[in-house]
Amino acid sequence: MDLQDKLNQKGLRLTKPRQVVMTILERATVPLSPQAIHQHAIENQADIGLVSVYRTLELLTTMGLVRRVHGQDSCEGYVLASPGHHHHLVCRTCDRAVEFTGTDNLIPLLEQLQHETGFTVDEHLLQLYGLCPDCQN
Amino acid sequence: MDLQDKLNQKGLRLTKPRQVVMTILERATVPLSPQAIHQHAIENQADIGLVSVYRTLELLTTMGLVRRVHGQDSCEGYVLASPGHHHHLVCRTCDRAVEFTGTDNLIPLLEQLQHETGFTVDEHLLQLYGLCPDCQN
DNA sequence: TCCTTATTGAAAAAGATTTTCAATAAGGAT
DNA sequence: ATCCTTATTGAAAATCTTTTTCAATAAGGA
Repeated sequence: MDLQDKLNQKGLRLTKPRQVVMTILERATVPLSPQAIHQHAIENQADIGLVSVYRTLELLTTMGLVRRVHGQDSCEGYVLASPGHHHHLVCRTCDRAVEFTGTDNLIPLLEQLQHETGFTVDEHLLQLYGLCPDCQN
Repeated sequence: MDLQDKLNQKGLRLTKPRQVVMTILERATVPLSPQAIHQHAIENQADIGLVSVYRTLELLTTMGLVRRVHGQDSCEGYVLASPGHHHHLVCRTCDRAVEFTGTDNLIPLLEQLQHETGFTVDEHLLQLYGLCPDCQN
C-alpha cells in the first residue's frame, strides 16, 4: 500500500508538499530538520512552504512513517522510519545515520528494571553515536 | 565536595541562581523545563531571571551534575544526574523519572553493530518509557 | 575591606513553531 | 470529463523558546 492509499484511507489527500517531503526523506542519509527539508525542496524546484513541512512532518510522524531523532543536547531532526522497531546509529562528524533493529540484548535489562522499579516498560529510545567508516580517517 | 567547591575549583562562583536551580532539581521528581524551573523559583520567593536558569542549566550540564531528558517527540526537560554514565526510565503518564545504570547488556549489541556497519560507536542515548507503579492503576 | 572579574537581570534580537484565514486543489460523486 | 465538497496550502502574524548584549552587581581571594 503506497502513501496515496494510506492517506486516502483516512480521508486525507496526497498533495505536493507531502510527496516532496516524503521523497526528500527517502533520499536522505542524515536526519533532517524542518528547515533543511524546506531548503532541499527549494533546491529541487519544489516550491512548498515551510509551514507545510512542519504540518507534513507531524502527520507522517503520527502515521509512523517518519521518526524524530534526538541528540544528547539538541533535537536533531527527522528520518524515514523503516517498518518495525528500530534505532539509529549516527556519525558525530558527518551526521550520516544507519538504522538497526534487533534489541533482544535489551530484554534482560528491561526485565530487571521492571522488577526493581515496579515500572512497566513498553517503549524505548536508543541512539548510538560514533564515527562512520569515511570519517574515521 | 559540595557545589561551592566544585565551582570555585574552576574559578566560578556560587550564586543565588545556581543555588536555587540546584535545589529545585534536587527536590524534583519529574524532568523540569527551564520555564518550569523558573516558575518554581518564583513560587519559592527566589527572584531569579529566566536567562540565568538557561545559563545555569547549561553550566550544570557541562559539569555533569544535570542531564537533559528527551521524550519521543519533544525534548522534555532536565533532571539531576548522579555521577557516571546512566539512563532514564520515564513514566508516560506522570513524567516521573528514575535513573539507572548498568548497560553491560548493550555491549554485545555495540560490538555486533561496529562489525556490521564499520562505524565505531562511542556514545549512546538510551531512554525507556512506561508506567510507574502509581500510574498503572 | 578592597579589587578584580564572574555573574546577573532586563531588554532586544534571533530562531523556531503554531495559528489564522482566504484561496486552492484533491478526489469522490455525478 | 466536470462538479462539489472540504482537506490543504501558503503567507503573514502571533506565539514561544533560546541567545546576545551590556551596564550594574556581588563573589570571594588578597
